Amino acid sequence: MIARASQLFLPTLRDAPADADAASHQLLMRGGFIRQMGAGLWSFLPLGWRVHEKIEQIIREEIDAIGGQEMRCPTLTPAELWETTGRIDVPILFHLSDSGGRPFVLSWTHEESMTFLARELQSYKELPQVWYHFSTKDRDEPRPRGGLLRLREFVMKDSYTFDADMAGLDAAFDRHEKAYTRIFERVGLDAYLVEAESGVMGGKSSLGFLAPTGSGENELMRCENGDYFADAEAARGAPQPPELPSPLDAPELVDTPGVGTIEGLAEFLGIAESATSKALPVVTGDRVVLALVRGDDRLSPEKLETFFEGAFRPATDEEIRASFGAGGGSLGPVGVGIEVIADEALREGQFVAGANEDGKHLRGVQAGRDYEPTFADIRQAKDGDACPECGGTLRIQTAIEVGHIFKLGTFHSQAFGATFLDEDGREKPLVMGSYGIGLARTMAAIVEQCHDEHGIVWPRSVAPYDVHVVALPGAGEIALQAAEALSATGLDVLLDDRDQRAGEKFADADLIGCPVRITAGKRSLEDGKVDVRDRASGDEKRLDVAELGKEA
RNA sequence: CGGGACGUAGCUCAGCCUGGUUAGAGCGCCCGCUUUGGGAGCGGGAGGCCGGCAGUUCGAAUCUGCCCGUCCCGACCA
Repeated sequence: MIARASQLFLPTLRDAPADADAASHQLLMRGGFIRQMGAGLWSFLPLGWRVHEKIEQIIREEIDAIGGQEMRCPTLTPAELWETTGRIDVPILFHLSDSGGRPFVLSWTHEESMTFLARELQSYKELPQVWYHFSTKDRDEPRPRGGLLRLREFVMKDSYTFDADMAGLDAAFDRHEKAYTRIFERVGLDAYLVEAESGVMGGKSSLGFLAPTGSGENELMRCENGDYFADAEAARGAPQPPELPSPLDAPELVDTPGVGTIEGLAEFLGIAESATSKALPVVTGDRVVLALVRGDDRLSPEKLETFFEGAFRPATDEEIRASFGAGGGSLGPVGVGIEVIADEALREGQFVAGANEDGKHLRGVQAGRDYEPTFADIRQAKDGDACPECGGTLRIQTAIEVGHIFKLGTFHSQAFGATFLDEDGREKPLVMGSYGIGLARTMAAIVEQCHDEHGIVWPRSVAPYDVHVVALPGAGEIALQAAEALSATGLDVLLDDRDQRAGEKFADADLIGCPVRITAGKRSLEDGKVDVRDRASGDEKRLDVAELGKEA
């Protein structure tokens, strides 16, 4: 197939729009792949859609390979569907109504639709089932951003598995994990499987695939030795050892007038921040609890939520006064009548803590001797922490979450009464999993990872065209011959037959990023050949048109 | 939803502080000439509800208020 640039809608830009920040946003705009319609709403232009479809086809092949059955559910759904699971109240839902005033919802995911259909499964003999579709998701995101990084409307491949028991779910989950790994390999993406938070999806277990990039909303924690990967929010890193002063036999009260921060406290006492402890009073349910982390650490809200198995909020000033008899800057664990959750980093050693008396702190406070906490890992892992696997150094990197897989269990099937009769004749709820990949996001992640100062460097598997043939003045005929020879071998060819100068055509070719560029011009014409250049390496060689077929 | 910034030609921006006839530049676009292997040159031309509404004023792109939109940073997620 040959596409002529002179007739393509391919509006390349010399400058990136001023509000484009992420590399993928800039390059996809400049290369004429996408255009914006509104916040988080983007059109895919012909080249952009070709890439999107190539990604889609790779996903399709891999999900088919694990037994997936492609189907299609609507995006527009009756509101009752969401009342069944109670997810009608999810804030990112777009609500609308038809002309008769009946309430509808734009689907932001399809557990409800798929489970609704799964009510037709009746017997264990029909299990397992793997259903998937590519469908439009609409989400009233509080903050779309970064071009394709976070959209309000996007196409997702989402699959749903239905099994008779947990063992079946485990197997389905495992197959998806492997399929996803192959998908990201095939599209040329460097992505890592990490433990993730399941968020509003609920469910028992969830893993995310993080692709390290220059721009993104997630952070990948990885060991320099390559044996540990995690979402930074959930990462288990061992902190650097604290710098502690000599221990005391008993806590010692010190005046710390006007000191309200850890930084100020460490400076006032002439000690390291790691020798202090930070007390964070929170409220979960109806009880006030004191969370305690080392002074140089930050509390991980996600980990604390996991510990509580529920949400929490910071205590108000009134609640703090009532529970501690002191203000926010001088709180500590000694002698308080409430539960103390201390981070593991505080298990050994003595730390400075608030004295629960305004303007006073205690030196030499030791867990187990001066207070009895419940220990838990509630600190945020930091760059430079020690790897929990090998003790190596952990590094944090910006990343994009391109895929997410969940073990849902029976939450949705119970809500919908989606049950089956098992071998033992008993009615049981289907055991479900769900698995999603955002196509546009994957595309953005690829660009983030595959570009240089001149433009995009598409992996072969997803490039809009396999070869970009540049016809320079006087060489139109040989360029066309080259394009036809390549096309005959089954390659997709972009033929730049526009009436433009060489420099502009080369700049566009670099920007668009097809893997191979072929130039026909006066220079090559002298010996009846064309120049073949590799986009990634820049290597160039002169070949006869007749040789092109073989090279391909 | 909290914080910050921005909105003038297709794109990048100037003008606004200190209000004053016809609102500018570069790039892009159209026509002509010249040029032709890394975004050329010359000449001519088209293109603007200065985000919207209201107010102040003899007079508003410029000052004030409200609204809308977009981007960035935080609480959320493929």
